[in-house]
Amino acid sequence: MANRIQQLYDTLLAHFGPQHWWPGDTPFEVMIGAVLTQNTNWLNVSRALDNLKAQGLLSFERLESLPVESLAENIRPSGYYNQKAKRLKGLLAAIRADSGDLETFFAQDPATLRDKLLQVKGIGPETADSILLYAAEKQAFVVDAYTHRILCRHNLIAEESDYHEIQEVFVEALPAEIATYNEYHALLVRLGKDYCKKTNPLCKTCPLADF
DNA sequence: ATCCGGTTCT
DNA sequence: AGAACTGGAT
Repeated sequence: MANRIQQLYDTLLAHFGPQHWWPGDTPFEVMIGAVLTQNTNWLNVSRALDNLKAQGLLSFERLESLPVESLAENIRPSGYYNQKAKRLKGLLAAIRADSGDLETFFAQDPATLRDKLLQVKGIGPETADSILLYAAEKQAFVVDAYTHRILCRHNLIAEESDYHEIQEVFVEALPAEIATYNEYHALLVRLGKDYCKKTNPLCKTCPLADF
């Protein structure tokens, strides 16, 4: 199993090259993007982030003081904008109450940080791990729908495997390196959206055709 | 029409 | 398990 997981990584990396994740200038931007990208394609998240940037609103203080209605309007392209605006507000409030600032919040040990993130309404395991890995640069393997689908289709996991089980597969197989976790998830997303699609997957030309 | 780098509520 | 949240691209 571990060998297959490593082989999968090597094959993807050889084919696609490094993905340079996460796109974003600051940990704060990455964290906001992690919430906005829930069930939404990245292009639309970029539009939402660009709206905020264009008005200089993409900072902890500015978003905190921005009325939730204005925030919703700015992030409209990312979908679920009312819900996400509330959740972002809740996340900022939780961080402010817990630590005062983002750097202090992120300085906590990963397990504590994950628990605290999961207590915020709107942050589930995938978003928590995304924030942990890509914003706080902690060692957290991110599992998403692509990960599940790709591993299922290659008979590496059962269809009904849950988030934690799938995560364990990677944790057990891979070296404990943030850089590897970062690259691997990014590569799985790349494969998932370009080849291993939900409908009409491109199996004929898939980089994993031999795998 | 269907799909996105989900999560919460019933 | 199913519904709700939701806009934009393909």
